[in-house]
Amino acid sequence: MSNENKGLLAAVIQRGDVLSSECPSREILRHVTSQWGVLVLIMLLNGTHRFSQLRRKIGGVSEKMLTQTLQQLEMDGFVLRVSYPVVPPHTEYSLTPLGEGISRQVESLKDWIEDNIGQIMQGQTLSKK
Amino acid sequence: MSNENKGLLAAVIQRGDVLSSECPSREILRHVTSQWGVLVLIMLLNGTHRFSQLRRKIGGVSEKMLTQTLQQLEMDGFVLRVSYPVVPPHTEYSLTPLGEGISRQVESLKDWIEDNIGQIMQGQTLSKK
DNA sequence: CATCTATACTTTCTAAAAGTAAGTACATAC
DNA sequence: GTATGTACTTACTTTTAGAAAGTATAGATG
Repeated sequence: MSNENKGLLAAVIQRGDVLSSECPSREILRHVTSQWGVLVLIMLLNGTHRFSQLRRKIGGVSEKMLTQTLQQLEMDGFVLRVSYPVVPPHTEYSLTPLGEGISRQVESLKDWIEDNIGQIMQGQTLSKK
Repeated sequence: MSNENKGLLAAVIQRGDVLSSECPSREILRHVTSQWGVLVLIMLLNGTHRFSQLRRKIGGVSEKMLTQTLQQLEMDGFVLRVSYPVVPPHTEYSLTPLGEGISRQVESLKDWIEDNIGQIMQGQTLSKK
């Protein structure tokens, strides 16, 4: 789809349907539920962060993946990036109003898992083959 | 970690922390937010489904990925699999009580996206390089 | 004065995961 | 007897993720 048509489509679509592989909502869902996307959104609910702060707080994320995830979320309009042209570089990331909305949904999923992790682990099949 | 220790750990853990890469809740989060895991959980909220029903309703999923996703969710204790030994094969998938709980969280994230997809698309950066 | 650290990335290379297509073992319908 | 439907598995290819090193520059440390 061309970008012009994408813009027109945005104004016309009333509601998404993630079960349809062509619906743009499917792609958004994939971005926000991506391994690192979820954690970035949750972290940014605690306020503005610099790149290296996010990297330190999100255990196990590589610089490449953090960059890629932030760029994706910025393009989707969920994250705001403000860069100060100084040396050493200084860049700040925060949530847009839309980003705050979606992050609250992600947070409540996260909270449910953290609250129930004990019960979940007791029900897990303890085998890997 | 051995499976014995995993069992012991499950009884002891009070609350998870997804920001820690060693916490088991991180793995659970990855499973339920996986590309097809999200959609399977949402579909099963509408009731028991057979394998091929899920495959037809979830646009774009391959048989291999659906199998893999269902096995994962079954091992995590979110999905119940009942297989009837007939020809042609007949297998039914449904949510466990725990699976219903997590699926409701996932559903509310999905609903938020579907409700706001118009606004999201208007805010998206229309460029890919 | 040379080395080290810190910043926010990008690039290259390898490993893991996902996607595609075909195979399996029947039974029923045409 | 050919095609279709069921619930998978297996082999192969492509895409994505991860690990490690490179970049440019300033300030601190020895």
